[in-house]
Amino acid sequence: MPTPEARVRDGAATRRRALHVALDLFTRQGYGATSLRQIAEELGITKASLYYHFPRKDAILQAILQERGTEAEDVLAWLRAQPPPAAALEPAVLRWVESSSAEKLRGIRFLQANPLVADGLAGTGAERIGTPLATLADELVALVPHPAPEDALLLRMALLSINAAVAAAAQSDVDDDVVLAAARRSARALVRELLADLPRDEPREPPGVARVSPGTEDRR
Amino acid sequence: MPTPEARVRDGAATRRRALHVALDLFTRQGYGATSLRQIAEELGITKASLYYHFPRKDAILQAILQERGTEAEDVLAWLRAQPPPAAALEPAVLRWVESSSAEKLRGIRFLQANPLVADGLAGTGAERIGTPLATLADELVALVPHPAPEDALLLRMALLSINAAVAAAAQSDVDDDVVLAAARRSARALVRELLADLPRDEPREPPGVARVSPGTEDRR
DNA sequence: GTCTATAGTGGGATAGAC
DNA sequence: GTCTATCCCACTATAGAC
Repeated sequence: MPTPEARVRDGAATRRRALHVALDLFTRQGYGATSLRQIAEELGITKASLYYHFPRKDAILQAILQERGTEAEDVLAWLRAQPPPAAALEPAVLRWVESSSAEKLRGIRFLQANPLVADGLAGTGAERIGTPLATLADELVALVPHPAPEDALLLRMALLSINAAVAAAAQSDVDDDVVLAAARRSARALVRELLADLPRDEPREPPGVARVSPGTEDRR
Repeated sequence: MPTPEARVRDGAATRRRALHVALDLFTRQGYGATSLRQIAEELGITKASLYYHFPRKDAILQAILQERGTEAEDVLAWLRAQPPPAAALEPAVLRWVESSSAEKLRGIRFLQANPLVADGLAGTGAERIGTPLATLADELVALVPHPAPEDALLLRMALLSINAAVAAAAQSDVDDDVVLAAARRSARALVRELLADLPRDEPREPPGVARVSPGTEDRR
């Protein structure tokens, strides 16, 4: 669409590059610790030029967040289309975990580096990640017979297996494939742990709990 | 020790209160986003007075970090005193997870809110948390027959179960007891998942090295 | 030990020329 | 679309009185 006499500098391209560079810096240094000057420098332009593309600093953040977050809704739709509820739990959780592409891992790493920035930004697409995931968690907990608060938490942990895997892999260069594989195994193991203690909830003593420190048993 | 004519204002107490308030604010808003003015205001003193107790802002951070981090060494010592290696894995991981008190949870929440601040601070006690844990992870991986990179990651995830539980419980007020219980169950489930796939890992093929991405084998 | 006052720096943001 | 120049503000940190 650019007219023949368009400048050598391509605005749209600069904008894209800016988003890429910014996400990178935000992930490595944190949002607050990254200045516009630094982003501009990396792009080879000036701070003021950056303002042509984004009216405010957090507009960059918004633009980054706005491009993701429909996966949870997809899994929700699938889940609601399933006839029998109980057996759907593990497939649903795995479906969510599987939906993590390499591109999504970048997003997860960013969110883990900026945990507070995420929920400080209401109405900007940030809750398009959090809220649907919470809804998904809620609907999945409903599939568990007698969900104790501890069970709900364990289920959330299963859903967040990718996040846990990314966190565990931080600062020890591991391939994304390995991270995803570990996340899958974790999700499966946690769902099964969740369902295992359900039928015969507490017969007498749990069959194989290593008693490490006496007196740290809780109620449940 | 204060002389009878000591001021009504108790310096040591102010310092303690400052550390408590600071940890709180750092956790809620992040280290960078918390100003000295804000901390001082909450204490009922001025910025300048705060400088009497701490020469620089990050001295507050150091003082906070310096009070923790021997648990991993304790578990290491216990581990090395165990005669038969293989069976010690699950007890060791649980021992580490069990060592989380309510006070430690505060620390974990802080670190999760400030993931980058932690590793940006070398020589200040920050690595007294990270390094021993890494060592513990390494020694534990050695107990696994044919540790693939994916297995090592899964083991780290087991050790970090408390962190994952805290993360999953964020912004949905859950009792610390419940968080700890979920962490324990997660740790157990992950260790068992780790050991389950081992005996009959892959009957032929390289003796048990999950070939996920060729060429990412590391040294050690 | 706490105060007031201020120096110095770096950040986000705007105006207007090219 | 990118530039130079500039404004304004909040923050860290210091000096010195009480």
